[in-house]
Amino acid sequence: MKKKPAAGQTAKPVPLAVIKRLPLYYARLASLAEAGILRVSSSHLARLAGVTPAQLRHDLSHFGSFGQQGYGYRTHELQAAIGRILGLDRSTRMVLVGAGHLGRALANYQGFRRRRFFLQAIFDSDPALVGQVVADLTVQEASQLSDYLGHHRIEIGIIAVPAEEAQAVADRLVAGGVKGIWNFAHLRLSVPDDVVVEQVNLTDSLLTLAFRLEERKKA
Amino acid sequence: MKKKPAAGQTAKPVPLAVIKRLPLYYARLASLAEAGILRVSSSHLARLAGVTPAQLRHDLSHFGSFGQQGYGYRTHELQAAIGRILGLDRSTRMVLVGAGHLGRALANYQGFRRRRFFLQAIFDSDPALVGQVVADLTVQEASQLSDYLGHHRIEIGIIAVPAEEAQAVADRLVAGGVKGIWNFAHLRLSVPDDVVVEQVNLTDSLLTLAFRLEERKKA
DNA sequence: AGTAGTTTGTGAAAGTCTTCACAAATTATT
DNA sequence: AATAATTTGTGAAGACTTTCACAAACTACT
Repeated sequence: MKKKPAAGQTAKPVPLAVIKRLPLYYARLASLAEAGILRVSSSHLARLAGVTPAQLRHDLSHFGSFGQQGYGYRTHELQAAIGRILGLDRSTRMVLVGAGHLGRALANYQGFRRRRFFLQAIFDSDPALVGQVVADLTVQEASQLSDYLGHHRIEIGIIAVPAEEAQAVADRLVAGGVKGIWNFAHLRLSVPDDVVVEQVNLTDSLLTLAFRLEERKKA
Repeated sequence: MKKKPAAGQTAKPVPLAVIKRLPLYYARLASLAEAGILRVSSSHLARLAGVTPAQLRHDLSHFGSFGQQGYGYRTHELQAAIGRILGLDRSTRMVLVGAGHLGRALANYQGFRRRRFFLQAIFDSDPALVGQVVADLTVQEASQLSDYLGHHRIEIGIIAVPAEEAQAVADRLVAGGVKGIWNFAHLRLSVPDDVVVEQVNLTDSLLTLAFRLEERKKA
């Protein structure tokens, strides 16, 4: 039994499929805004994002009304609204565990900072990596993770360690009060209900591509 | 009204959602096989993969019958079968375009080789990177990509360049006969119908995590 | 050899997501 | 000021995905 929330606040369960498309819309709106385009219709934006106009409008309807009949959406306004929905109007602090090739690539990616995601510290258990400077941060000994989390409030922990170590790292992140985990290790983490895990799996993605390639070849 | 294809060959359209789960099953079966476990039931494997037993059985039913009533599946047999479905029984050759942080991380990832995906060459347009050795390969000047593809048969091209250059790279890959593109650039590529694009977007993934974090906080 | 206990494969039911289609609201034009 | 042309937001229809439930087929035990 769902009801409209009282004022402004969204409280109904938004389908995950919808959420996954919001960043896409956000990115396209940013490009449009940058190009000085002030208004955009659902069909225009939908074409850029590769979805149908109806889907775009339906997706947005989960969060309220942002457009005007006969006119469309004000580019900047809609971008800001989606930004607020995604929580991009606040800063988010992150730590990275694992300074291997992938971890270093993530640390050096500049796109996060632009969206107000700030990497605060990097940890690794490999003595050869501890002490190295990666993206302006000195890699710290992994055993200091819990201590660090005790003194700093961190919202997101990034796990870029081998699968065998991942669960132990996740446990320490959770114990340290981290509520979101971005997991690049190839296993399903078990965490308490109030912790959100976003799983990224590059191998699965590549295997999916391989299958579609095979399928296409036969057809 | 659907019909079984004549012999062995699968010709019905398998839902993308099913395909995305196959690598997950494959990985779990590999672990089981490594642990010396010879038989596994749908409920056992489903628990490991985080899906329901019914879904697992339904997914497999798209490709044929692999188990035995009252017994379950032979671990190794099912793993091999899924491997064949995914095309892992053949080698796949890849080239990487973009030797930045992400590109180098991908090149150094050892998991691909184990699945018979072989990186054959790396290209970049940055003179500072050309000539460097990454994962036993010398980074080549990007302008040589077309020439290289003319002399080597490559199935998959990996795009790890900035968004502005991605479409041009994709065009050259397609012209060179590449049929699958693994795209890490933040835009939707336009390619001919017979080319498959697998899109990976780390920023979108992080923003999705951010939203779920916000949502959880309010609930 | 017979019986009890498992477990698959599958059609049908339930649930979720996407597309359709149109009233209502607004802009643009005459 | 009135009319034509847009375009949103949304309930309902349609498509797709997941779960249920059970007959059929096999294993394992007596």
